[in-house]
Amino acid sequence: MPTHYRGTPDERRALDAFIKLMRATDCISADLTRQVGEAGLTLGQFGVLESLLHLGPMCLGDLGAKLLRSGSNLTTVVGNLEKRGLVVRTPRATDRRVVDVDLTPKGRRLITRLFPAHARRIAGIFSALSSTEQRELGDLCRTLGRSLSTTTGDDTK
Amino acid sequence: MPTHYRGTPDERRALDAFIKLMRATDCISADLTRQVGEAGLTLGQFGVLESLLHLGPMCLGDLGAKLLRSGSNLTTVVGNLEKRGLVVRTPRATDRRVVDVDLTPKGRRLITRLFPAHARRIAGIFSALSSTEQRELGDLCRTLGRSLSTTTGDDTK
DNA sequence: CGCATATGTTTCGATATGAAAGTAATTACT
DNA sequence: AGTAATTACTTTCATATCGAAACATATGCG
Repeated sequence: MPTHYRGTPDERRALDAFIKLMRATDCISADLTRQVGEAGLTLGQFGVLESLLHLGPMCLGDLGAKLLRSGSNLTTVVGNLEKRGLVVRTPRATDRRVVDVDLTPKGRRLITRLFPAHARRIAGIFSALSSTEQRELGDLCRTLGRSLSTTTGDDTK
Repeated sequence: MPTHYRGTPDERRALDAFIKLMRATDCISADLTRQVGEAGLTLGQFGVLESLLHLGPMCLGDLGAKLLRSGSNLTTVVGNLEKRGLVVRTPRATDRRVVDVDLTPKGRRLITRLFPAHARRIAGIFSALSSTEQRELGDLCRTLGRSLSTTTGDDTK
């Protein structure tokens, strides 16, 4: 029973959808957190490594925009990855305010090894939906997200 | 451009839906975090107060099951709410391991005042979708979540 | 050049989160 | 009854997360 709130029908419907959305996301996050946790990574760390693998070296600001995380957060996460020798920070020569982050060979090996299982896992989770339903879900979420994306720096095609 | 990964079509489709789902959720969470933040609450704190308002006093374990949060988390969140005089802990007489949590009058006033705006906000966000689409989204998310819910203690009617 | 402003990162403080270990109370088993 | 197993919560520890403020570097403009 998603909600006990007596509001307008619009509110009740939206709250119902909202709660289901959040629950699904929580469940999926928990599942993936568990999976990447087996490799000693958090989801945030995994996200950084994956971005670097698929998009190439990036400064902290760009990573934050890509992952929708604050700069201070990225400092922490990248710091922890750096401590473990999975990424390196390199001050940019042409603008010394900027710090570029790149995978080390060790980091590249790790994320290259882990990502396929991650993709399979997500495919497995979403196999509860037909391919049409998956696309519908994506479309609905895109519409929802777009109605909110403010300063996201949404360079989506 | 959601993903640059070259996997099977199944994987690519699932990853695409996954990223959109996560982005939408992140955007909504950020928006609601901002809103409840104006009242000096985090989303987690708000969730606890809301559960207590709509479902009545509850022990920490039940709160955790309801909110899908770990016990250690609830200890922290309830502790912070208690410090601010919004909830009270009461060891249960019949089983002294259990600690019941309830709203104080102050906490009840606060959440009663805040919740309507919260509901309106969510309705506003979801108004980007038609009522049919909202129900579709809810259904798709429910299906997704159910395929994962493991130990959730899903007592949904 | 020199200062004001803009930009990128880090630091700091607070809260959140989960795992694992610890404590206390209850229940189960012999 | 007495010990073992279980249950409920708390504590500890590491990481994550954000926002605000501090810092450093760049850039613009007089």
